[in-house]
Amino acid sequence: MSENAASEAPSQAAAPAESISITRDGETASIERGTTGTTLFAADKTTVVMRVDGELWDLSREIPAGAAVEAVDIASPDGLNVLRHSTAHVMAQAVQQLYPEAKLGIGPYITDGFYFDFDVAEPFTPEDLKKIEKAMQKLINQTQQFEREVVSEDQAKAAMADEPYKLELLGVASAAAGAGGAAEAAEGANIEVGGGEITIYHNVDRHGERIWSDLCRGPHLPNTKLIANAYAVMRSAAAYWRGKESNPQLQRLYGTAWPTKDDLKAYKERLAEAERRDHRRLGSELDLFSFPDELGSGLPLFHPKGGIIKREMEDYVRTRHIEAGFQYVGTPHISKDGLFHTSGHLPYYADTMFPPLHVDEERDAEGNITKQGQDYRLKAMNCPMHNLIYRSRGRSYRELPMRLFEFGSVYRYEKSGVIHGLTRVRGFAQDDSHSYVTKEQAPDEVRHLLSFVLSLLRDFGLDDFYLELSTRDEDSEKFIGSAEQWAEATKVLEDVATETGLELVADPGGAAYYGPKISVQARDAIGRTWQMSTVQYDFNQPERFGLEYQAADGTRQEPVMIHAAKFGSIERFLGVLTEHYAGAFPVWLSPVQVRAIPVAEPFNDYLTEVVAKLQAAGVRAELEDSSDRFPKKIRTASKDKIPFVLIAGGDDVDAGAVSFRFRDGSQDNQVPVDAAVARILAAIESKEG
RNA sequence: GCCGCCUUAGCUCAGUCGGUAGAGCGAUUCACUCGUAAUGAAUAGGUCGCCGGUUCGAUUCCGGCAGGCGGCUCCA
Repeated sequence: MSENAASEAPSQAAAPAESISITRDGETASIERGTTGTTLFAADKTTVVMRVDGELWDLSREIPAGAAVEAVDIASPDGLNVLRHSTAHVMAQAVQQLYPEAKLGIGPYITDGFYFDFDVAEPFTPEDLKKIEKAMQKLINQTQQFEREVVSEDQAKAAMADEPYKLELLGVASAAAGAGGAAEAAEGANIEVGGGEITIYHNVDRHGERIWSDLCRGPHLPNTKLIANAYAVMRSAAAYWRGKESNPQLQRLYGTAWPTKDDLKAYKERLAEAERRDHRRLGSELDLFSFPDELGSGLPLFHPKGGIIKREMEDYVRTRHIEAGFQYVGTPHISKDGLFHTSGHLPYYADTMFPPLHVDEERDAEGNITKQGQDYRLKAMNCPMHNLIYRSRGRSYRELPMRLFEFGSVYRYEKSGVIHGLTRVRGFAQDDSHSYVTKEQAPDEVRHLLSFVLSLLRDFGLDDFYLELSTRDEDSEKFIGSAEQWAEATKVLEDVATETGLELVADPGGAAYYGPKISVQARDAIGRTWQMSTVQYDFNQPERFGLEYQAADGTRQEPVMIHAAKFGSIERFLGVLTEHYAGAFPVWLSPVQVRAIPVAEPFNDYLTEVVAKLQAAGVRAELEDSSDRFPKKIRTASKDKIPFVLIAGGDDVDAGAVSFRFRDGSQDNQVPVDAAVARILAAIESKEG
């Protein structure tokens, strides 16, 4: 046997063979002491690591007596993570080979890939990425082994003497361990150092020489051959060291790796599909909206077609709210800034509100102020104004729950680098409501709101959800109110969220300053998740505004307010729907629902009558009477993603009928006109397809 | 806000190693056009994002700004 075999099982001494008992895939088995995973799973070429008593181990490690062992396949979630983590190591090795001065940051796996951070003098160029990818292939072709070494802290520090960031992580890890390992001291640090023992992984070439090493928790693939050539270096970007804005920026390389070339191809196709669905692209292709420079960053303009979709959404949402007991209100876009002090927003969010407009100041000829001006702010949230409506007169317990709702236009001064199409803008309409309730009514109201938002989302074709519960961070000063108040509010939300039976994910520290939050995350047609609705329990603003109601016993009590945004923002939701439907909106939302195409010009008049009939029934129908030839018109309608194309030629006219062509290319010919109209109306009414 | 890249016709993009520009689609016009994804021809359309600098000359090189893209940070 070669020296490689020895390095795979370094502790295998020349002791007499002794049998030990283990559990393999749930069944008891007997193996020789000293057996490694490499031997045990030798038959299965796609096993990359093993799970030993629930932990992932390198195959080269010896299996201890009594252990429960399972093979981890490269295509399983854990297996993919290991593959990607190991590919990250190979990439880092390639980078240091090409740029010896590059210092290593962290290099974890992420969804669908991995990244590795480097401190380099010059940012990577696209050419560099290609070079790195090539260099990786050479390393992979060497079939390098990943060799695990357990080291002491001092050994680790010595080995990483030239890697300042690794040394910092070692320092952080030992500090955290010293402090009882309480909080996660450094984001991503645990993938390098982990809890307990410190390990270094060496990449060993076929001559048994260690050619590259990195501080790493592992585990890793047995060798680089498993990376095959189903990997890619995708892009580079800057990232703050350990995720802190005050830290230096490192250059991050993103990559991906898959078990097979076909998987890599499928992944790239998925990215291409996401690009085709990009609402920014579809928005201009379908003439829905635009973002002219002259307007300002993050301020969308809705064109007539986008306007139709937006209005349909708003009309429907407004109707549903009124049916669900909400009262539609209206509030202005700006306010004296004192209001946002009262609400408590300004101290927290001044940075993300537009700067004040100073108005009403008067000066005399010498420039002395003769009348003090006032500061106004564009509103970034609607709740303070709804509070003023509540407070406009005395309220009785009989009025509660009082539900105020509006499409409130809000403006947020988002940092320039975060603005993104319709999903992150500076001006948008929130479908925002505030329910004022007694404390006792709060659980029912949250229940009401949650089922309401879920049913609304389903009406728009989203039906795959999970919930997130955002709570306060006890160590942060940001959250106001007593621990008891937070606990009570959080419990209400948590109980109701649990009742829905939906998956509930914790988001500690993610709450607003005034109270905890449930958010609804929706998965779209290609599996991406979007944060949509939020329901927030607020015991702070009622107090700050001095809100009260007179209870049955005559006493004055403070209500609780519950904030609820259904889509978050109409603009954003329109963006999400555009991507979800890839621009092929359901008929009820489609800007053009029917396009009538004559087989040739003589049938224009016949179709004009059909179109008039549809329009009279409220259908958005149009006649395609341009001078294009028939097949071109079909093609154009198809590219415009029109749900119903109605075609008429001689056969149809003779039968008093029209022929349908649907978005999927299928047809239904010679349908009598009245039946066709009824069919279209039914499709619109159903809100499907 | 930070880092990198980008900005040429309505859209997608060529191009000029510094001598003021081109294609396809779209638009317009004319002709053609009777059955399910591209009929043909012609025409119009650009201070090459904006402001400065270097230069005899800048769309091209340099700087600043604006906008966009990919990330990071942030996201009431």
